[in-house]
Amino acid sequence: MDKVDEMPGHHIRRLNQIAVAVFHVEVGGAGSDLTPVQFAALATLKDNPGIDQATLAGLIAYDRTTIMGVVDRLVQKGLVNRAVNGKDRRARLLEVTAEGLALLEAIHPAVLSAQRLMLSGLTDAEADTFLILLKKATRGANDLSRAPMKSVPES
Amino acid sequence: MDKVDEMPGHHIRRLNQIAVAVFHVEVGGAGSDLTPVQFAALATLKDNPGIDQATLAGLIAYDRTTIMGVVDRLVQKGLVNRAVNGKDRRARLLEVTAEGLALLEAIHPAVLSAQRLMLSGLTDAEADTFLILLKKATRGANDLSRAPMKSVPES
DNA sequence: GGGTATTAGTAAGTATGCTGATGATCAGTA
DNA sequence: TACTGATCATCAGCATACTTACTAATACCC
Repeated sequence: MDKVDEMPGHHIRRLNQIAVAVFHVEVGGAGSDLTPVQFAALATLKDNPGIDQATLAGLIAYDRTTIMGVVDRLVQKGLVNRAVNGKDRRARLLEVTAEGLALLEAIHPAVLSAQRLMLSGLTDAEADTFLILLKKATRGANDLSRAPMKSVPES
Repeated sequence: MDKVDEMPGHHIRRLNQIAVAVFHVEVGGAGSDLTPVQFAALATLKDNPGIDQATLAGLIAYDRTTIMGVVDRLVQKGLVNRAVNGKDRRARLLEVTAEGLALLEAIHPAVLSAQRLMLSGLTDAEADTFLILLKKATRGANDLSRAPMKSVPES
């Protein structure tokens, strides 16, 4: 494993690079400049309306400081509303706007097509196996990153 | 595949995030602040002395503009020498310094340990399968990224 | 030989992601 | 109630990565 070409880390970075590029091409072709990160935040917010930034960060395993800029841009694009929580004035509650929902709908086919394209080097069966191992690896090493995945706290 | 949690792209990003974090912990523990990208560039340069920045970028599939900052920092740390090519005055030829070689030697165990740790959620057999599929996927989708992998041109 | 296309390096601008620090707020406790 | 600790958002700073655009130098082609 002395060569960089034999190291898992190198190919993981490479595939992520490809995934991001494919996402931009597909979603860009659908007329949107939404980034993969912005999409993940928006889609997760749609399924979990009214959570705060820290909870959102935990759900998709982003660093708390990273999510700030992402949400900033989503708010600026009019896709997300951000309001101070009356019950806990530290927190900001997030909600997808009507435009945000419409955009998610509009780019949905492009997002799915990107997921297929980024693994186009594999057969369907291989892609299935790959995804299973990928999810197991991330679950197993979850606590090794600064921003581990966290569920929504039941309140 | 409607949920973000079912999308390959999301988990690829996640695993890359974990891989980078693990690399920093392991290599940092060995007393170095070398980043994964800087390591890949340095190690590739060691195996291909005297190439220019564009060739280096092609070998590890970096964007031409990204490699610039990386090489800048390696030069600043005294790990790499950069000199104008007499035969082609556009190009800058790169070479690992003695300190660079010593550093690569010193952090070698930490780098290997990081590669194992980032896949610690998988069994050895699963990790083997995963790496095979990973390499096949990146090879198959190579041309879909802006910075595809390129071999050293024979001169 | 001269015009054109290509290539290497660089710069500016934007978007992740991280570390470390700070201020405001809340929760629990003595 | 006052103190302590934890939590949320934010900021500054650094390192990837990308796009677009520019300059300098080379290669190609008529």
